[in-house]
Formats: sequence, structure tokens, C-alpha cells
Amino acid sequence: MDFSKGLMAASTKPLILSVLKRGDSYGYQIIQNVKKLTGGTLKWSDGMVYPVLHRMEKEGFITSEWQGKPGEKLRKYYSITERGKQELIVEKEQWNFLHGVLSKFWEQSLT
Amino acid sequence: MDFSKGLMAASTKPLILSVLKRGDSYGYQIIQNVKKLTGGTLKWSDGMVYPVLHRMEKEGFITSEWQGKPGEKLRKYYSITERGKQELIVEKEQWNFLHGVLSKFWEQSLT
DNA sequence: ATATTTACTTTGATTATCTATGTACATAAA
DNA sequence: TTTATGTACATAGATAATCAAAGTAAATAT
Repeated sequence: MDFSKGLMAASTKPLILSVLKRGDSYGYQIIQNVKKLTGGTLKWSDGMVYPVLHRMEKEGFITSEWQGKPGEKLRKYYSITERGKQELIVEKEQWNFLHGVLSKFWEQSLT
Repeated sequence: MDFSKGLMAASTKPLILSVLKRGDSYGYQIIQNVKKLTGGTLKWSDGMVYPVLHRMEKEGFITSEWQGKPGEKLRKYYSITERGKQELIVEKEQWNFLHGVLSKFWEQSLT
């Protein structure tokens, strides 16, 4: 699927927050995770995801910490914050609201 | 509701196409219509909607025609094109797909 | 007369998007 | 050994989207 620009972007934030709510993770893993969870449909590029993570951290929705066992590459693990959880609730409400409005149209004329 | 930027933008295109699929309309009416249909939740500004209409026309999803009965203000009526209908189908698929992915997360952890 | 509503337009500062490119280490293959 | 591939993160920068704000102007209501 080739997503229209706006939608793709609008989904990254809530999806990342949802992934992190399940448990801490790092950029590369989040990308693989989302790819797997969507059966390969959502293929996020790293250059697309990392800036979003940086921004979300700056906004206080997530925090980061470098971790690495000896002999392993360093990974930047992200955790969702309380503020992030609140934000996720809001985003969820907005998604559901808009989906509801659109669904109302789409139910009526079946195309 | 104070929508996060991305989402609001991502919904204008499919919503406008959905409105126009019901029947021709003009900018001002579309704004009022959406406001009414969402119980006042979605309050689009004109400066936000008109440029979107112009872009969508340039992209061939809608066409416009000035109309006005004598003694009435001229209105620019927009119609959805075949290409616009196709686009709406695609947007609908994408919305449903993403909503499905997000819903899967949101079902599991009830927050 | 004056204010409000209707109706459309454009500007422009700000921000977001995402491809492309770069670094660097680890591991597997040739 | 050297080459390729996979892992892991970062950022620059061209392109484009966003939306408030300000403008025009006619119609209607007060």
C-alpha cells in the first residue's frame, strides 16, 4: 500500500506510543516491529522514524536511555512517560472520532 | 476537541471528497456542513479549507464552476470527478487499515 | 447607517515530511 | 581477508503542507 502523505505521518505518533506502552523499545526495533505487525504493509524508513522519536522526546512524551551489554551495539531505548500515556488517550479519542465521522459517510454510499 | 495537527489535515481530504460524493457543494457550505455533521466539533477555518480545495482541483479530484442565481452571490460549486471517487476509495482503504492496526493495540490494553 | 453573515482569496511564517546520505560496529559469506 | 549484509542511529535539505491572518466584496439584518 502506498500511503498518502498526511495519513502516514498522522499515524506514526499514536503507533509509536502504542508500541512503547507495551514495553520499552529502540528505534530500529520499533521499525521492524511495526513492519511485522502489519504484515509488511507499513514499511517505515529509519530517516522517517528517528526524527519523530527525537521530537516526541523533546515534547516529553517519551524518554530515552542508552543501553548495551558488553560486546553488543549500543541501543537507545525509549520509554513512554505519563504525559505520553495521556497523549495516547487523546490521540485515540481523536482517531475514533474522525473514523466515526468518516464511517458514517462510507456506510451510506457503498463505494 | 483540539485536534493534533497531522490528524486534522489527514482528514480534510477524505471528508471533503465524502461530502462532495453526496452532491455538489461550495466552500462555505462545506465548512458549515462539516460543522453541523460533527455537532460543532470540527470547526474548519476558511483559510484552511479553500487552499485544500484549490489543490484538490489542481490534482484533478474535483472540478469547479461558478454559479449564481440573479440577486445572489456567486458561489464556486465543486463536483467530485471519477479520479476523485477512485481516490476516495483508496483513502478509505488506508484509513480502515490504519484504524485496524491501532484498534488492535487499543483493544488489548484498555486505557 | 451599521453590523453581521455570506463567500472566496491569498500571503507567509512556521512546521512537517521523508529521501538521501553518512557513520560505525557486528556478523556472515566468499 | 575482504566483501557484503544486517544492525543501529543521526542529520541535512529539498519539497510541501498547515493554518492563522488579513483582505475583498456583496447581501442581509438591525
